[in-house]
Amino acid sequence: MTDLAQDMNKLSVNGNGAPAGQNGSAQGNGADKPKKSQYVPPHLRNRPQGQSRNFGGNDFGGSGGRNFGGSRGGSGFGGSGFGGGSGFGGGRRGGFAGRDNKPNPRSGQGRWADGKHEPSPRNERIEVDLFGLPEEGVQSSGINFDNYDDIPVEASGDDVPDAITSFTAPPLDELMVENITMSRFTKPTPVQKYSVPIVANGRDLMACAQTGSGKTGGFLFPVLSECYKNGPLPVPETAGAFSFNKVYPTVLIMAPTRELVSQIFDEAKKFCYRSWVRPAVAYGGVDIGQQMRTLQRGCDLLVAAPGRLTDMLERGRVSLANVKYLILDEADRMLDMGFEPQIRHIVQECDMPDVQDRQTLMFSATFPRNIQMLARDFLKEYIFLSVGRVGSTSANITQKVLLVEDDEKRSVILDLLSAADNGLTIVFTETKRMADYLADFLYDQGFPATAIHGNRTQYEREKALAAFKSGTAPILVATAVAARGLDIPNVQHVINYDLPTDIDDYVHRIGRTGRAGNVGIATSFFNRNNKIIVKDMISLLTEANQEVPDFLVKISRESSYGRGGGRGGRSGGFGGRSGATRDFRRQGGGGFGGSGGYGGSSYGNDFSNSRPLGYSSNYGNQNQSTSWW
DNA sequence: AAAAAAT
Repeated sequence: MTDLAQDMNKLSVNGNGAPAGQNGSAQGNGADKPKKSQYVPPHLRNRPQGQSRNFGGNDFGGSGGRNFGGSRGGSGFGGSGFGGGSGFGGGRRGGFAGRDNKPNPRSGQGRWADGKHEPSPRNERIEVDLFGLPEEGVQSSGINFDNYDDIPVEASGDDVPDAITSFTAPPLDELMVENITMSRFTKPTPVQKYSVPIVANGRDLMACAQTGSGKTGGFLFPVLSECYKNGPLPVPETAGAFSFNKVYPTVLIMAPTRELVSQIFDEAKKFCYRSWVRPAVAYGGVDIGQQMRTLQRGCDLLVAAPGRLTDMLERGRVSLANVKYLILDEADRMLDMGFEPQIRHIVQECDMPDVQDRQTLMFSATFPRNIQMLARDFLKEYIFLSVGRVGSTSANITQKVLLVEDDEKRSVILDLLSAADNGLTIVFTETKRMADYLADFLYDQGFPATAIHGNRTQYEREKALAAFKSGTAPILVATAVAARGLDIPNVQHVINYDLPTDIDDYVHRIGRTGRAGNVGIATSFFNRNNKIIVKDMISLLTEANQEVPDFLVKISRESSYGRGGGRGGRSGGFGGRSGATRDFRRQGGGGFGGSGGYGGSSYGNDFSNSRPLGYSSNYGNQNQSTSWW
């Protein structure tokens, strides 16, 4: 509230004080709302003529001679927030593409004009920025493709389209294939093999897949590809004359953490290269005014954290009326974090097109009941895709578990760090306080460590991550904020200084290493305080062909949580350990999987194989997370 | 119990 007021205040003050010459565009607009007519977009204020990006005062005036509201529906949209009625090409965003009415090679931004896609020419400097130097030849994604052929995939639903086996046009758009090639992705991962034809056929998708399975490409490739073929929607007529500071993304991607959002945005930038699609990002912790101004320079694909997006929707700066593709990444995590009301609000109560009038893709590591409900409400006749786990079963992570009492942890970690060669190491703690403490402690002991957790400012978080990635601080002490989704190549060692209480978190954490075909080590400090996951640890280590230390077995026998048979009932699934990842729709009334291991009871609904069901006592082995707190 | 996310 106050922030909004401040922002408005700032705008009007600056607007009044702006030099008249930069103001022309808005004048013609101001008949009924004089205050707004004096508004000058902040990025045009005090900008000397001819300064960077050839966006001097004249450009905007040129495009703005016409009214903003009227001509949008027609030819005007032109891949931008404003029409091309003035012959300005891409309008405001296209403004960067130059005044000669052609995509400017310097911007790397193409446009959509006269119903056709006009990719910009290539630009070597931008390509180095986006894709790295060709000779580096490094997989930016950290995916080892050869490992992927072994990963089981299961697709179900009506009329599942045939999987693709290579990146070709068609079904992909040619520009997309070029961008994929430049990113040095050579062949599709299992998720991508299915997601490409699924999206191309206009279908919805529910995918159970982890980060590291190539799922970011799994939605970016086909969705952007379709955008390149079909172009933008015209801004709705109902938009109103003063919505010129509103953006109308075609693609909306939501993810749970700021870092993940930012990471997806970085990927999106690569694959939007040369196209009409302008990627944009929205997340908290940074100045919202600045972020909204950036949005206005182009926002066809918006990657957003739910909180900041809600904020912008409330301020009327983002409209979802043109969303053709909605993507929810790490949906289970978002729900765990309590985002469900916000997500439902965004999807169901704002101006987003109805389920039938958009395509929706949901990605989730697990498929518990709340996600099933979300899928039921957000998706239409979807294809269900279950992709086996990459990290845990992958032989390239060596998992070690040490018996370390709490007061020995500091000394043991010093030993570990001294012994290891100096690859990147992530150390996980359970609390933010411990993360800070440990980072300081290690630093004092001569180990260049930094910390990342939710109490640090966004700036500090980004700096810490950058210092870690660059090797300036090769030890990163992290809380759960970094456990999932973050894609950091070349992490050699993950240390669970504190083990998590949830085995899924463990799997995610160790999945930070062993990527890109490298071997990784995961070392975990275990003591009796971690009894809670001892059984899951044992089955996971066994399944991954890792050594199971005797003390684990011993301690597991000590504990009796009434969890008799372990988790055997989970047998059938892909990545089954971590909760259901099966298409529950295929099963008859009694649910599925239940026959195998849950003691033969029947369940009265279709959601029996999901996790947070609130089972009472006798199903405790399935739902440990609710029983003892 | 902790963490994350809008402020």
